[in-house]
Amino acid sequence: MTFFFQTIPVGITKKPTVSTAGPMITKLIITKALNNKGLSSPASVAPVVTGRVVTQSTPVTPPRTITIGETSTVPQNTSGNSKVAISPLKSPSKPVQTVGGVGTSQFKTIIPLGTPPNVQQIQVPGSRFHYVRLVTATTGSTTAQSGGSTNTNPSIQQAKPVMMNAAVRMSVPIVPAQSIKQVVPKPFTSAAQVVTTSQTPQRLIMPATHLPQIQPNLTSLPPGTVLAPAHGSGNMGYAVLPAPYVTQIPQPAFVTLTSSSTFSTATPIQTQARLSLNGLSTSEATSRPRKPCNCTRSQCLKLYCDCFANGEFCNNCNCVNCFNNLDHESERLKAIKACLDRNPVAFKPKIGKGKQGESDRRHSKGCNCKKSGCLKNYCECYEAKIMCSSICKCMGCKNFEESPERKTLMHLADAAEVRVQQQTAAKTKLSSQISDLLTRTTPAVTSGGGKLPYTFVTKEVAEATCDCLLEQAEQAELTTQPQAVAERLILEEFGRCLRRIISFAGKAKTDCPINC
DNA sequence: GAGTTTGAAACT
DNA sequence: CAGTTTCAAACTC
Repeated sequence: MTFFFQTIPVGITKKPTVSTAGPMITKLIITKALNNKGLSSPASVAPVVTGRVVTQSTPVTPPRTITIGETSTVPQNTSGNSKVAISPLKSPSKPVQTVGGVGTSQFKTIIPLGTPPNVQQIQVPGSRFHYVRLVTATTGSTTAQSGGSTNTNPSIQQAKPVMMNAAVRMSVPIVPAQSIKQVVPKPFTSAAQVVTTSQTPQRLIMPATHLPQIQPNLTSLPPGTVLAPAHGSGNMGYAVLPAPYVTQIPQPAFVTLTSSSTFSTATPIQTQARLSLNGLSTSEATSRPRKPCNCTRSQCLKLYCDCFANGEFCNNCNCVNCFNNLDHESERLKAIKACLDRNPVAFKPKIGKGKQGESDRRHSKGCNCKKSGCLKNYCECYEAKIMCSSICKCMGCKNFEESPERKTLMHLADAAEVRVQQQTAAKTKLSSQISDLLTRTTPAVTSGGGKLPYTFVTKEVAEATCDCLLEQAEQAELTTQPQAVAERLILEEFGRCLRRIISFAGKAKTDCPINC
């Protein structure tokens, strides 16, 4: 199994030497039982790039750094101390890794590792994606191996599980290219600094090197694309994480991997990344950052499907007969190819940077709305919270800077947002006050006989309740409700407050079964 | 929740 | 490339 991770510092960094307008993307490829099926076409060995490997004692503690140099040593067994080393990139003993379907020198092996987990960087000139490959433990269930692989890379094929055991997790921090460059550039010497901890979790910070050339086929490669899988290679393809998700990852963020294909993550974004990695969620309870799709007829293999269009595998969706998963890899590949045939930039983000003098963000194609006035979410511009631009072909557009309708909508949206925040704050405050009383007034409660709820109506609770009522009154005023309606809303809110107080009082009674 | 509207994607 | 159909999300009731 090969996984790609990527980091995309969209909007964070501009690289003047990059010929493509897109941001730098770093991807991590994790490969089980590496063979050459996915890497069949010729390519050149890339020049050495520096890297950094980080270990950590827990997934959430700040990373400790291992500096990888060209002559780093590679411990054969890291299970005890979690040492990680990356072998010299120019190592003559390392065979060239290539990627099928791409021309010579389009993919370059940067960091072939002699011992597991093999970590390799693959540069895709011109691509915004920056690939790093991790070769995980060979398993007996790997179809590529059992099927008599034609692997010509014995040194990598011999990879043994070291980090990817059940107790070991490897987290890959996803860091903006620029951030990495700030850390990495110092010259790496032969004295690779290896920092170990008593625990095994390890993290890799992948160097994000500049990709100066353009390779059109790969720049249009959709996130989630499986790169050049060989026939019958089973799960040996490359799953590429969708860029949009990684861009949302707060820094630093980590994608945690385990050999058992169970992934523990710390953020919803990471959850999505994890799901995209193997398509096999082990935690249904985890939240997903994107709405689940509801496709019924497209098999989630057309751009109608948001998941597919965003380069993601469907997971926890409500779709019917979904083919957008690793179980239907070949169909998915065909669908991706079909989409790219129709539109080579079909998987590129629709919202990009506009021309000079225009808004920073604009729809790459422009919308084509006719009836919505571009003020409903039907409109892709409006949905993206950007104004329509000169390339839009919409009719009756009201989604422009000076549009009064747009201003009204925005004002209402802002007001609604403020109201929600205020209400939330008021309710939180009320709950907090009541909860506080639960602990402070227990003796009084226990001695108060049947007057329990009244014990809770302290000055603080009364003030919090008034806050709620005032908020309700303001809301009614903002929405220009008639007085009768406003009164009713306020009374209803008062009722809700009372119920909460009584509820907490009842809870206190329950929690205090001896005297209450 | 069912039905309608909408506009992008797909198709011809 | 334009017109039509399909599709799924947004929206309304």
